[in-house]
Amino acid sequence: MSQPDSTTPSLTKNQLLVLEALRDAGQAAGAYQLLEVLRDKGFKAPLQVYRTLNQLADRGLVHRIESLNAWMACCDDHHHGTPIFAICNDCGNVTEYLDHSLTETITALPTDTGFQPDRSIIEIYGQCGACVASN
Amino acid sequence: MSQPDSTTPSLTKNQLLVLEALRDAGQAAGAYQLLEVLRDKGFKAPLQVYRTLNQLADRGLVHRIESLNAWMACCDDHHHGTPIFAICNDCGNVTEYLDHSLTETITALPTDTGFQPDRSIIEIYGQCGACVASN
DNA sequence: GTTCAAAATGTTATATTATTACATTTACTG
DNA sequence: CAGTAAATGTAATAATATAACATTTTGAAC
Repeated sequence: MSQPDSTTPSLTKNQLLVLEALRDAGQAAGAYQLLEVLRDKGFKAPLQVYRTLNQLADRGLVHRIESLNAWMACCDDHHHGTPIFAICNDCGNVTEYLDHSLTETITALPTDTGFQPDRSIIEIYGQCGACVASN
Repeated sequence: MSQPDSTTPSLTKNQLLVLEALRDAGQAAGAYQLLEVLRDKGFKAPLQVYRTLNQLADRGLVHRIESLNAWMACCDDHHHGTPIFAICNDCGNVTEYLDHSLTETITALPTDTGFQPDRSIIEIYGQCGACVASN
């Protein structure tokens, strides 16, 4: 089987399984949560999930949400730039945003001291539109 | 003993101990790391540290750094606004910034969907000035 | 296609971080 | 000083993540 394109080698079996499980979840999911789902597919240990999630994250296909200890499938197929997450306090729904210029502004902040930024984490908590409406 | 001012009740013994330990650390520190230091002062269990850190964080005297699972004493005595952390990949040094207008811009991002933000997490990784210089 | 190296995988054990549950004490309010 | 809320003590355990090591698969070079 050939590669999808010249820059992106195809995904391995485990990578496909984890990515599919995460997409099926439709939301942020924890590693152990994914492990439970993937036991049917032969997964047996946490490390199998963690390893694969890290591989997928390196490719930009999934993101780790630091404040939730959870992972989410990328909103499109692999973008560049820092994802920004809006997380609902009530229903837990997570929405991914991209805003290149905003990210630049943020990473510029510490450069006065010679700091050279390479990645950043932006997570916003609040109440999502649906939960605001239903309260 | 009376209160320091009308809005801020004085800190309890445990709160003072934890805050002092964290300030002495001079950097971000994990809860178990603080527990080790505080054993001399009579602390015996993780929960004593976690509880106290959360109390201090509620008052804005310490901040939790989500991506490090660590805590840091606030850069001044209790400010309003979202702290922004610059974290060095090499030496682990963490610097706190405040930028009210930037925070406003960030939290405005998801409001198009009716999302009502209440707090946000901004953590920037990179190489600090000192580590850039010494490499 | 054989060889080699890198990447991915399997598996066990263990480390690290955080919370539940419940009893007790201290501090504040009326 | 009685009542209540907050803080504390302590033990047990839950939840998250990684180390270590053996094996297999993959892809590139010859």
